[in-house]
Amino acid sequence: MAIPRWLNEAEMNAWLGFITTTPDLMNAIERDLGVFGLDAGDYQLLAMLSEAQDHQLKMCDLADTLRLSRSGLTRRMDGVVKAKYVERIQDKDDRRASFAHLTAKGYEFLKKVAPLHLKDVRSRMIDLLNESEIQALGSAFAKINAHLRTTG
Amino acid sequence: MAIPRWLNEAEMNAWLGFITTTPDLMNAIERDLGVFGLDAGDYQLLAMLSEAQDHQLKMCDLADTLRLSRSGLTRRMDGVVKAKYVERIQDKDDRRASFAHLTAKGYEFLKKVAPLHLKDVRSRMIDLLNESEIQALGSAFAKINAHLRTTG
DNA sequence: TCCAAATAGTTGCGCACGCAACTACTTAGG
DNA sequence: CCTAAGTAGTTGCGTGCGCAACTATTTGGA
Repeated sequence: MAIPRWLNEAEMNAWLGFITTTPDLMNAIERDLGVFGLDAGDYQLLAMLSEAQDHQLKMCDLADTLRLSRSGLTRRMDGVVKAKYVERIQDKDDRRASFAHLTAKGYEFLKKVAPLHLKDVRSRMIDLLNESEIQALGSAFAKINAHLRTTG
Repeated sequence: MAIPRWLNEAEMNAWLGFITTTPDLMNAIERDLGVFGLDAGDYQLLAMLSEAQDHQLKMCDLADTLRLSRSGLTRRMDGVVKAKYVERIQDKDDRRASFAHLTAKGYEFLKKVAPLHLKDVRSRMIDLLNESEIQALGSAFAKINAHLRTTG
C-alpha cells in the first residue's frame, strides 16, 4: 500500500471548498425553505412527485431518487401526508406496493414555493458562477456519480 | 416578486448533479472510513487538531470549523475522548474554556488512517477530474462561500 | 466597585435518519 | 399447485444533531 500523492494546492482548494461550503450552502437553502414550513427533504419529495407521471411515484422508487431508506421515506411521508400535500394510494396490481401521490393542495403549494426556492438557488449558487464553472460542476459531478455507480 | 428565470440545461445539470451526487459521495467516503471505526465527523475533528498549533484548539473554534453546534461538539468529543484519541484540557487563563488536544495515540492513529482516506478522496473524486474541473470547483466553492459570509 | 450582558461548555429534549426485524404479498422452481 | 425466496412498506431501536435552558465565568460600562 503505497502512500498516495498528497493534494496540490488546487486539489486542496477544490476538496476543502467542497466539504466546508456544501453543508453551509445546504443549511442556508434549508433556512430559506423554512419560511414555508418545509425542510429540504419535504421540498425534494414534492418536487419529484410534481415531475412524475400522474404526479405519483411508487414508494420504493421515490426512496431511491431521494436517497432515503425505506423507513426514512415512510416517516417523511407521515409529515407531508398530515399536511395534505401528499396522499398514499394503494397499487391495484400489487397489493404490497403503494404510491405517493401529490394532492391538488400540494401541487398548488409547490407552484407557489418553487419560484422562491429557485430564486434562492440562483442567488446562493448558480448566479454566482460563470458559464465555465457551471459547465465544470455539471461534468465533474457526472463523472463522480458514474464512478459511484460502478464501484458502489 | 417576479418569477426568476428557470434553470437552463447546463445549470440544471450542475445543480441536480450537486444535490444528488454529494450525499452519495459523502456516504461512500464515510463507509470507507468506517473500516477504522471512524465516521467522517471524527476524522475531520482529528484532522483539524493535527493541523493546529500544539495539536489543540479551543472548543468553540473547533465547533465553528467543524460546522457543529456547541452541543454537537460536546457529544462528538465524548466519543474520541473515550477512544483516547483526544483529551480535554482546561484553559488556565479562562476557566470557562477548554481545549481539545490530540493525544499521541490519536496522532499515531491519524497518521495511519490519513493516507488511506486520501486515497479514497482521490479515487472517488479528485483523480476523476481534469485540471480545469479542479480549478473550477475551487473557484466556484470559494465564490459560494464568500457570498454566504456576506449574506448569512 | 458592582452588576448586567456576553461567552464557554454541558444537558434535556425532540427530530430525522439507518438498520434490523417484522408482516404482507408476489414470483419462481420443483 | 405449493413452497421458498424475494420484494414493499412499517415499526422498534439506537445515533447524531440543533435548539433552548442551565451553570460557571469573564467583561464592560455606570
